[in-house]
Amino acid sequence: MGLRLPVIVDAGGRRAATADTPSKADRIRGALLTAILEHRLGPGTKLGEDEIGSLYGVSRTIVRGVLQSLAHEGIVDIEKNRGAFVAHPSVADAREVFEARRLIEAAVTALAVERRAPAAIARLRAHLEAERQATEEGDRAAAIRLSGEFHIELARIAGHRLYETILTELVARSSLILLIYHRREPRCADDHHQRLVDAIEAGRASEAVGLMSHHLAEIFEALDLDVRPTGGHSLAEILGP
Amino acid sequence: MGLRLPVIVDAGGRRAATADTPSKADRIRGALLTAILEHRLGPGTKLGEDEIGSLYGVSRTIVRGVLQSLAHEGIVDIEKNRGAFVAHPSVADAREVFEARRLIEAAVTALAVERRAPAAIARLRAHLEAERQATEEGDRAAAIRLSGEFHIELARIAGHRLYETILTELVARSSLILLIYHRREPRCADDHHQRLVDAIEAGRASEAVGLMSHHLAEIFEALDLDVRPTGGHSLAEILGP
DNA sequence: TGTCGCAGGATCGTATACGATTTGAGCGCG
DNA sequence: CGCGCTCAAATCGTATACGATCCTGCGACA
Repeated sequence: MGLRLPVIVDAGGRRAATADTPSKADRIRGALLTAILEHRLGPGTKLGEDEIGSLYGVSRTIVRGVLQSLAHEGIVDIEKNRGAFVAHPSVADAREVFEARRLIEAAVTALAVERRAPAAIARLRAHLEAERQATEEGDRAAAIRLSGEFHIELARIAGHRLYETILTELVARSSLILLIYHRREPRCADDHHQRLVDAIEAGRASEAVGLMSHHLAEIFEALDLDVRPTGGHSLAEILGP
Repeated sequence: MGLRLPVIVDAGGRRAATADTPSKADRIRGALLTAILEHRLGPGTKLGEDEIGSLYGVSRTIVRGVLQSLAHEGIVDIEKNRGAFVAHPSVADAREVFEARRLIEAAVTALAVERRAPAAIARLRAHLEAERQATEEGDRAAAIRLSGEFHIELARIAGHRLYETILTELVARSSLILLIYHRREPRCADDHHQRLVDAIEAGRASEAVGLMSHHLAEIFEALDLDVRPTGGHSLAEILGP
């Protein structure tokens, strides 16, 4: 069972402190990340070191580093002496992630209103357009990914590096959660983003914060958090610890 | 210039998912972490892979993993082809960390009030006693470390794994910040903790949240965030990017 | 005398090698 | 026929090796 990973990848390295050449590790990391977030690799999928290494023409050393990094973000689970697997967030994880997002993104939204600038608004509107297009084309995975990037862009506008870092992780986990526990499309999600940008642009802080909170709540409510057979992976995880 | 690291260390592995034997990496990780947080290793100190490796009798492979992990938490900075250094949080970092803590710990406090139980309160009071003792003995580093652990214990009581994880990182960074930007002791910090526990035990939620917020604000206010010569390390960092 | 260039050493990045652990299949026995 | 045991293949954990990069100190030249 080959992993079917993309060879052409987008650069996923957001931590380019010195703006160096995007290292090989960053490329592989980005490839794995998007592959997972676009659901080409389902939860529980084994991520063998040798397999990935030979796929990208690097040694296990590099792959191990990438997997450890992804594990730290909660996208991958590493079991000692067994290997790495695509994470399968539990229902409790889902609750916690969305609770944290509501808390942090409310603060981010308020900051974004304060620091809004025409250029920032323009970037948001461009994002909106990309999202609309993905939705129109029925590309669900891309829509989820773009929607996530919208939230990160907001954090960037807020000018809060720490929130941005935390949210980057939470959004990635959210994407995984959305793809696993998907029940129905949250209605008018793009409309939410739209109205949010409008409120931010107009400087209506409390309205914007309320919209964000409501937006996240609605996404969470649209999840199906009941019993999950989620066919075919780690039994121990299903039976609980 | 030897690193002067402790050989006897406390187990720092909080992520014992399978409760396995605390691996060698965890031991080294814990040793480095406490050494940094107790200021035996100052900001900017070079953490050579070979040096640490030979100190603990492991190969660079292990050390690299540990350093990468610490880097992900913002305790260590890794510069490509140059090595790892104890992080030197900027003033902006300090602001962001404490802003995030105020936000998250307010939520944690509210949760802790909800889920309080006699056993939990007892653990908090035991912590209080340990803190008082460290303060009495004038062991500043230990006092800071214990004070941080108090906050993490609170997150544990709140029963929110994600908040606990995030706070563990933020508290570690806070400790480093406190040790760097220390100006004066925040007055009655232990008294703050004391009153906080009282409010939690009595179930006075809004008072507890207010105390926590005030507590963190006061710690932050006690920092000296002016110009920093911080003698003797990376000039590039001082001159900014 | 001060600055520039150039080895030499130290340190990091990556690949590879080898022992340890897990897993799954085959086989014998109840 | 099912259950447990043994052993081999696969995979991971760790150490080591080698090439690449960076820092340092010394000497030549303006």
